[in-house]
Formats: sequence, structure tokens, C-alpha cells
Amino acid sequence: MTKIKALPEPTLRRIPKYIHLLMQMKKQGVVHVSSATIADELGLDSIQVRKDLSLAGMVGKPKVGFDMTELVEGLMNILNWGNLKEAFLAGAGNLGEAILGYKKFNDYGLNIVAAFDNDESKIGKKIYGIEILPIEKIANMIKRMHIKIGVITAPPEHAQEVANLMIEGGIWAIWNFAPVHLKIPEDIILENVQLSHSLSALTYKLAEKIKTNDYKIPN
Amino acid sequence: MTKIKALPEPTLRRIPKYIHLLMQMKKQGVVHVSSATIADELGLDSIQVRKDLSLAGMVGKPKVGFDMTELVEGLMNILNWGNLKEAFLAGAGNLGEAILGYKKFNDYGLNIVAAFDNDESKIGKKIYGIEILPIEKIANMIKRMHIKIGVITAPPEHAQEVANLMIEGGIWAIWNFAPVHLKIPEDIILENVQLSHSLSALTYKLAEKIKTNDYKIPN
DNA sequence: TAGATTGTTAATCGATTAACAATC
DNA sequence: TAGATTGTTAATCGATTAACAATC
Repeated sequence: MTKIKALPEPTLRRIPKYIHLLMQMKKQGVVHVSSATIADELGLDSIQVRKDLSLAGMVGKPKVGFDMTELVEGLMNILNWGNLKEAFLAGAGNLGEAILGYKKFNDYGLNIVAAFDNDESKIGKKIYGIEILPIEKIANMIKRMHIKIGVITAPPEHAQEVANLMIEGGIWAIWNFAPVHLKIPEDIILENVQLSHSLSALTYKLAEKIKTNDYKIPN
Repeated sequence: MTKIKALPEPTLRRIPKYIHLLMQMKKQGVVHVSSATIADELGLDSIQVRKDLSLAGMVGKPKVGFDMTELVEGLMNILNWGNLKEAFLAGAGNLGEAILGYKKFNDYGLNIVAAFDNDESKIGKKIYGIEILPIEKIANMIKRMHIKIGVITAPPEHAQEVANLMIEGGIWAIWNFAPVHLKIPEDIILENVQLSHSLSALTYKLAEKIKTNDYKIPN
């Protein structure tokens, strides 16, 4: 078994893009692919693609490129796709519901088996077949069911509290959607999705663009 | 007026974190803040914070730190927060609905004024007061209303198509939630939110962690 | 074989971190 | 004044890009 060092963060973030593209191409019957083709399709540099693939332990053949099946499966393996992990979600609001409904996340290893909320009126109900339980139970159930992944879609004012409960239960990784900087032990994996930050970047760039455009068209 | 060069991407992504923290501290009555305090709270390096603030054109006083009000307002200004821009959303599914319902985005300059879909049964309905219109109309309406921001929450197989329509209408910036690499002219601002990629990074790190943990506890 | 493409080593670039002088 | 904190210049680090030898 080839030993692979932990991937650099930027490489790790590009690999899903490769996989998506390759799955598409594979469906169209392509059997070999070169780094140049991948780079072209994704607007990247072919050297970078080659470097990434090499870091991920993929090998190609000079003049031929990479074997499609081998490459897709290899990359999916590296990212641990298809290896389903049970998860809990806390905060059955708008966004929580959207995530519960998005079954595609199963493909990436996420299997949400229960949701938690503090709203009495929601408890006991089911969303997309997933039962909503009282938040007080989350720590205990994480412990009992050996849940490793917690998804936080609670409102910002409760997010830290919820994270604490998850950590108390012994969670290993948190996927956080609350617009809050969570303070958690550093051995716990934290992946933040801050939609407002992404939006901020967009509006900043838009403002920049409008500014420079105003110069160009002074009328 | 102090001229500020376009901010480096990493700095741009950290500024919202600063703002969130500072708003919180301000609410608690803090009037001055040092780079060290900010860094501490966010788990960053104080030198980095100082560099970021300096890049953003903020000035502090030696021994005192930064004036809270000045700093918050200055940073919000840089990011163009509060400067509301009208936007269209395409794809009124689960995620689209969640975004329409999240009024907080107003604070960051996003004001979604109409949603579009190709599902006959949805058209004409309203979600959170926002009307759903037929997707065919989007290009024309973007043109007529001078809409600058398009939000794509359509399913992946339609995302490129929708992007094309937006571009045809003359959109300036796209906030894309579809798990697709959009091909768009490079002068159009594109901000991708790929939840599945974020999830991929998390499950990869979790798998790494489980692996190393297995070594530690060989039982 | 000739040529295309890989894979690796070296050079460049940009961001982070360190050092330190300026200053309130 | 002495000491804390800013702001800037220089050093380090890591990722991207370039160059090129290996090879199918």
C-alpha cells in the first residue's frame, strides 16, 4: 500500500472538482485523460493538476495520460467518498431542513440519522424521514451511538452551546453553518461554511468593479 | 480619500470574521481593541491581524489599540456592507427557499427581489413574499432592472444554462450554489459555494484522524 | 523512432511570520 | 519617562509555476 502524506489544503479542495469533472467525462465514454484536458476544463494549470494527482498518489502513463476508471476511483478513495458515516444535525430551521433534504450528501459520506432542536413544536416530527429530537439528548446519544460528525445549523446565539454539547458527547468533527467563530479543542475537526463571508467577498468585488467601471465611463 | 489597493484574497476572507467579533465586543461596551485581543479571540496571529487591518487602511494608536466604532465602521465600509444591491435567485428548491428566508443577507448587501424557476407548479407563488417567475423571463428582467447579482440554486444539470441566461441579461456577479464548474467570461465575478466540497474536506480529515487513531489504539 | 505526456527538481511568487523602530 | 502597541521592513515558509529529463 502506497503511503500518502496528508494532502495540502489547496490540493484537498481541488480534488472534488477533478472527481466531478471526471465522472462526467467517464459517463460520456472517455477512457483516458491528460492533465492538460483536466486543467483546460477547470481553468487551471496542467502542471498544477499533475502535481495534485501525484500528491494524491495517482500515476499516469506518458503519452497516454491517466486511466479514467483508475483515476476516479483512486481519488474517491482518497477522499473517503462512499464510506458512509452517521451524523447528527442540530437546528432544524430553514437551512437545516434543506440539508436534511439533500440526499446527495450521502455520496460524500454523510448520513444524517437524527436532527435535534429546542423548539417544542418541532420535536417528535419528521423531516424527510428524519426524526427531530430534543437538543438535551444530543450529548448522550452521540456517546451511545458513537456518532463522529455533528452538523450545526442552529442560530448563531446557540451555536457555541450546541458545539459544547456535541464535544461533551465525544464528537470528532463539526460541520458548522452558524455565522460564529466556535471555540473548540484543536483536535476536533472543524469545517466552517460561512455563507455570509462568501457573500461578503462577492459584494466587495462587485463594489470594486463598479468603482473602476465608473472611472471608465465617467458619464 | 485614502486609496486602498484590492485586498489579497486571504485578507478579504478574514475581514468578515473581524467584523463579527468586533460587533459583538462593541455591544458589550468595549471602546478600544488591540490586534492581540482580536487575534486571541479568533485563533490568529496578532501580526497577521495588524497586517490585515493596515491593508484595509485602518489605523490604530500605539499603546491604545484601535477605536472600536471607527474600526467596525471602517471595515464594514471596505466590504460595502449595508449598501443594498438588488438580486435575482434562480432555482426555488430546498436550498433556494432557505436562502430566500434568510433575511440576514440584507446586512451584507443582498436584496433578492425575485426568484425564477422552470417548474410550472411553483410559478406565481410567493416564498417569504418573493414572487416566483418563469425562468424564461430572467435575462430580459435582468436587463430591464439593471440587476447586478444572480444567485444560482438550480440543480446541477441546469446551472450552466441558468448562468448563460444571466450573462445574456448582463449580470455582473454570480453566487453559485450548484455543484458545477461554471464556464463564464472572466470579467464576471463568480463566488462558488460548494457544500459538497466542504463536506469532502471534512470527511477526508476525519478518515485521516481515524486512521492515525487506529494506530495509537491498536486494539 | 519521434513526439507527447508524465513526474520531479528547481525557480518564482505571494502570504505569513519575525524583527524592530516609531510613538502615544 | 517607561512600557505597550502600532506599523513597516525583512525573513521564512509553502504553494504555484517553470524547466526538463524520463518514458511509453
